[in-house]
Amino acid sequence: MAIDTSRPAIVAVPRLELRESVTAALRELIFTGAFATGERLVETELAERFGTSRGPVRDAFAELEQVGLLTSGRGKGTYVRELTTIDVDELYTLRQSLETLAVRRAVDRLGETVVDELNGHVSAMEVAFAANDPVAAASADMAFHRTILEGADHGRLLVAWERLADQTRLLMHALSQILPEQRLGGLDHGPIVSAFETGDTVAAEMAIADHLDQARSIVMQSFAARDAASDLSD
Amino acid sequence: MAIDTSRPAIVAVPRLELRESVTAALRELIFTGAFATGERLVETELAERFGTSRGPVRDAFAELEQVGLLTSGRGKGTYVRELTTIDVDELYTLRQSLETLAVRRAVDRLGETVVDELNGHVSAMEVAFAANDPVAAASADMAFHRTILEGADHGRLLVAWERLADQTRLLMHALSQILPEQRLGGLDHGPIVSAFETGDTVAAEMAIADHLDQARSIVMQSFAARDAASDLSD
DNA sequence: GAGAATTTGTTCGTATGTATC
DNA sequence: TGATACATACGAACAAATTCT
Repeated sequence: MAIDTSRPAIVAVPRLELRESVTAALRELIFTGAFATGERLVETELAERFGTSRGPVRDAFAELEQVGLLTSGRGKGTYVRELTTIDVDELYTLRQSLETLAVRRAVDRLGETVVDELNGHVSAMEVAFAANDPVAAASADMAFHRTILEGADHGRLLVAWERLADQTRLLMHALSQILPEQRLGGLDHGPIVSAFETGDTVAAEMAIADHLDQARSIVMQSFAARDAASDLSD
Repeated sequence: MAIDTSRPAIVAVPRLELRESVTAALRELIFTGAFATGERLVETELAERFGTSRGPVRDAFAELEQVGLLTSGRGKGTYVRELTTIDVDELYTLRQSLETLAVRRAVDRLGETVVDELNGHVSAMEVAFAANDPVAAASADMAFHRTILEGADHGRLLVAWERLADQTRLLMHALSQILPEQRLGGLDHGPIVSAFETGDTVAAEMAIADHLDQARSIVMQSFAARDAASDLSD
């Protein structure tokens, strides 16, 4: 047992690679709106800001571009993605497809503890909406859906969904600036939870599909209104 | 003697980033089985092989890991992914979900020219199977499905599918070594094309779902048999 | 449209951590 | 286990390309 007990704490913590912590930091900055949509991100700037070289920043750019949070052209820089009504339609129709599959697989597998967890996220969502905290509301909302996705026990499904979840977070922030009154708060997660409680697979599939259709409709309307307004101002 | 993938139009296209051409070359080498599944890939080796520095190779590793063709651990190197029966199940169930959505959107949009294109891919597939050319058969098969996906006019759906398509190519190569007689040749694409011809959306959805279910069943059986055999030999 | 400034793409050196004998 | 070999993550400088003046 005479092994280097001088600094056990450091060894205990799993070493986080710089590229990952930079990626996580950037992701969070995007979600919280520290960067405006369409804003250009410069490697050297962020490298200095994070106290690293350009390498890890470059890696983070590449990953976040894959995820769909950033866009870049040939040597033309990297920008925070701007979402259009087409993007909104794609996001929600694809999420509908993925989450329907997730529900189908998850209903049988999940027990009461998960229903409690789902209810917890719903409560957190209501609190956040009441407090007019869109970031917290979005977090709770995504946590609700993530719980279902993780219950599906399907690695590739989860990975595919996580990319859309990240883009949804970006979307939510854009939306919070368009739609202050949070009409999304009116969306009901109840039927989904109920179907999970009774173990009714078909009802659960229909509930999640319906839920995402309503969300799509609301968000599409908001974006269409924004685009119409910006067209006028141009 | 292990060199020379530098056959393609060498300097003909100057406007391709090194990272992209390295990624494409690596992808092709994996599909054609130049690397065995589970084989370790070393940055310095491939950099020398491609005549570049380690940077672009590193970038290519990162992208192909995202795609699911490579795996890597923390400082443990990068390896060609090994597929299990669980991976096969995930691949085909998720493809079923995505391609069903694609069909739903594509049927209305696509005209006669696309039906001709689909028939062309089916013919190419039959020729390849008759010639016992699994690589060409896999190419034609994926081209068939890609045609449908592109017809869906849904960028994110296409991107998500392409990742699975790449992994399916990897799977096909592994399968060609397990199952020489190509039982997959028995799979029929006819009902899918027919439904497209008549414009029957529901029939098309059922046809593609059924098709992928059959493929999944065949491939799962093959992998289960392989695993059982390797368990005995251990 | 030419040239300067800035930013990205690429290369290579070095240190840290892993695997192996 | 201890020491060695080695691959990778990071840093820094060079080169090419784009944008702005």
